[in-house]
Amino acid sequence: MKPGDFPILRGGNAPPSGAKGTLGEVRDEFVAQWGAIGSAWGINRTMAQIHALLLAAPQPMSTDEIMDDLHISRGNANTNLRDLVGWGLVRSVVRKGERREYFEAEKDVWKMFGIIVRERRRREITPAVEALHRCATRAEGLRGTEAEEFRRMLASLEEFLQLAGGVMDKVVHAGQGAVVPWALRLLK
Amino acid sequence: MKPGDFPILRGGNAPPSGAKGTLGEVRDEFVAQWGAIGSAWGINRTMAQIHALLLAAPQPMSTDEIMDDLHISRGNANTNLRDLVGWGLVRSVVRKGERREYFEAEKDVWKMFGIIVRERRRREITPAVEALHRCATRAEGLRGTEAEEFRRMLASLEEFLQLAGGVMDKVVHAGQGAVVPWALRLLK
DNA sequence: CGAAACTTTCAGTTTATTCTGAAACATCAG
DNA sequence: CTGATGTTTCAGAATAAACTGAAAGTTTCG
Repeated sequence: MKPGDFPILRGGNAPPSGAKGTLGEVRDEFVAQWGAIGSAWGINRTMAQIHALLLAAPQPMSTDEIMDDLHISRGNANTNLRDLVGWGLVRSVVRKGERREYFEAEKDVWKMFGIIVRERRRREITPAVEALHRCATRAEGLRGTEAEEFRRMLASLEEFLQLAGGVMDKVVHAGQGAVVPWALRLLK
Repeated sequence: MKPGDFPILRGGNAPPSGAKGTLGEVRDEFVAQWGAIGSAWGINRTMAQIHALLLAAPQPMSTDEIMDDLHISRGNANTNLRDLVGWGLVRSVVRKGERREYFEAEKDVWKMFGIIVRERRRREITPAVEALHRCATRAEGLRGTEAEEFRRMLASLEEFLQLAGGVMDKVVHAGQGAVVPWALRLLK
């Protein structure tokens, strides 16, 4: 992002960052920041902004409210909402007597990061381990010092990723109660 | 990637994936796969391919060798090599009596992932914690149930990220010897 | 059925990222 | 200094990712 460009904010530019603000202003700030953070995490900015908006919203919001708040098109809002629902970070809720869909974010932080960790495991670790394993299989019969060294490298990459994947699984399945004490112990 | 395009491979297309291959072929396969994996990790493909090439290479390689192997331009090779050196994943070495620079990858897997974890911490966790903290500060004085709920959410996001960052630090600094036993204990 | 309310899709556009290739720059040997 | 060798930079081209807006699709209700 070039200097001079700013994330979209409802109602104009950000106030000086030390200042206090109204609840609405701080929410907007949060939405903008979370959008930027999302980019760094490899999540597209709009998706992260919608997520932030719903995290900060006191009640579920409709597609149109989200469109208005973020100044995005219907198609964009729809696609990203579907993706968020697909990930499990957002649920759709129906109010009785209304046809319109409303959306609310999963607000339990632990569950939320659990979902993100699971997704990352699925996208980053699993395919890597599989690819390495295929290479290792194909390298099995090769002779010579060089080949052995190469195989050793493949094996240690795979081993590391297996370990990392295992830890991620555990974090996802064990939940807050089990992992926090472990983490604190590690940090002590 | 459109159908019909394939990741660049020295000497032609990939053989059927179950087959064994010569050392050269398997190395090429590894380079192509690691490039794809890099994309999933948010690293650009060329950078990941160069890294893989150097990981798999028995000796340091020059810029020209890398260009030829991957069919990429000098500018591209140079930029990505600089970035890899900047991260610490690759070192440049000079052979005595030669002016040309050669490059070799850090081959200790533990160090390598340590570098990646540190970088991710720096890019993904630190700015997020800072942004959340700024929001929390600005929300400090706000009254009302809604505001309290919002503050609680900010606080729990921040707390979680602090914890994650701490674990990442520990993993980076403690090294293999200290972390593996902990990880295994967690998994048991 | 038919119109209203709402959602989904997608071709075309915009924006962001990555790559090329050639020129500028640096260093060394003679 | 001068030519040879090697490295860096960067404007413009190519590619990839995200977004728009309008049309098509779906559901509900009178």
